[in-house]
Amino acid sequence: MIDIKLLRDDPDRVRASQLARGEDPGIVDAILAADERRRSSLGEFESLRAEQKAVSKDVGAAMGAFQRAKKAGAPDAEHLEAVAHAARTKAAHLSDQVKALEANADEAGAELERLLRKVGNVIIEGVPTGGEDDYVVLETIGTPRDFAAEGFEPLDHLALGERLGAIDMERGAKVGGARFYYLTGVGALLELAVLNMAMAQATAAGFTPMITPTMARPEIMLGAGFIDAHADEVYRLEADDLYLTGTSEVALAGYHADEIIDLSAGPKRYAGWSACYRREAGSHGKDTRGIIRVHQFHKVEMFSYCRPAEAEAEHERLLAWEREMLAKIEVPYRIIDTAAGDLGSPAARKFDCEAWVPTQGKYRELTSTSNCTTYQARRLGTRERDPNGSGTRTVATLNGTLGTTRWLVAILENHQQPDGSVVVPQALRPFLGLDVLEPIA
RNA sequence: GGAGGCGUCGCAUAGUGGCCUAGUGCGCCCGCCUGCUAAGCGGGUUGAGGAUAAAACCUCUCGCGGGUUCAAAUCCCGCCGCCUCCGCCA
Repeated sequence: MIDIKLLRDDPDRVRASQLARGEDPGIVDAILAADERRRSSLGEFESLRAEQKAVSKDVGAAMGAFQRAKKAGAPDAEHLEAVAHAARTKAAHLSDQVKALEANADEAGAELERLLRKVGNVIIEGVPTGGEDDYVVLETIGTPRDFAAEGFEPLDHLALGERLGAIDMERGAKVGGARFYYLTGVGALLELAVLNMAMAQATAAGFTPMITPTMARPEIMLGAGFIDAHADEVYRLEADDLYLTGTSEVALAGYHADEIIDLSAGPKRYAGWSACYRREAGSHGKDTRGIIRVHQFHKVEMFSYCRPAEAEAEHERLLAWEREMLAKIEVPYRIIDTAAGDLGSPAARKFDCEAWVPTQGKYRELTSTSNCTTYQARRLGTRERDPNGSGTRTVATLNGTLGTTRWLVAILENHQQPDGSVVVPQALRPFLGLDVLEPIA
């Protein structure tokens, strides 16, 4: 959720952000009007409520005086009872009015909230305008191998995986249906090696390693921003009113929900290891071969809580850690700055690292790092003591990928040899215990 | 799945319908006093929202959400969380 104060103080900035995202800028005025209504109805309710409280207190005092007089057999007991009764009648009358005004104010508040939720995070200056195809390539690292010059046709990751005894899609489908798979033998070991390397790097960089819940309650899911926009993407467990999370970002964002955290020593950084579940509802027919797009995979995710002023610098740091990981698997990749219309609603800016996939002749996403500024934390109630004064203020949250099952695709394809073997990148060898993966059939 | 217990300010506790504006102790912060420290004394110390130039001020907040009542920490209903025991279980 965006900051209503920003919207009041600088509505043009929010309008511009909406336009860049290809969304309705008119909602800004609707929100300002709803805000006005909420504040005036709240004022009406609160002042009458104050009066009601005062009168009600008089009732208490009058009742007390009457009871004492009655006990003592005082002659004015009857009179006191009448006084108490009159006060009670007045309070009862006020009570009805207060209830109506409160309902009014609640409704105005709910309407404001409903409108506010529809607005995506205000984008950071410099984010490209437009949709999915309007990204800007910031940098291209490494050069794709020339397989023609090497004299052989590269196999795709599934063909390689099957020869290596690393991937079994058929049995995956037998058990879980389409987009399920088994990682077997060196495949299973390779995934563990990638994820362990990611955890080791993160831990060395000062992240707290975490293994997180993969189910979350609706309010956490909503707070992290995964219900409004991604509702179709998410598995929901009807019987228990829980969601299967598509990333440990959900659990790491929820970790400090409704807390006041201490950032005086710098950002709090967590590296979450988890299974991830995605319905892939909107992608029928896309990437149906192999493990590029699957319903379940594993991921190591960086998550950072920092001060808002530091968020952009922290975003650069997360990107640098992603680059460090990508360098370790020695594949060509590029970095793109995602266009505004392709950002999730919590993100104010997003950088993806895309690895070269030789058999597709394309770069495919391996990592994604988003700066959510205060958008996620505001919904989740994660604040810090305001260092410049009294009270609290909302913190910024950021996330970024360090390794996933999909990385196997890039590793297998880019490091394959004419005989169907795959050379293991140097940095990965200590985690895998093998220098070369050899075909078994 | 069944039975029971519990949830109050950072922590510990008091409070079972109206002098509760939630008391007390500890911790923490500010000040006083004091060779230093400790003790002592005085004050402050949940969070959210509204109002304001800023305040004073007002509303809400006793796990969460409803309800009863003129009035709810207190009574009723639902939910969440934690604990104990029984049952079941890869």
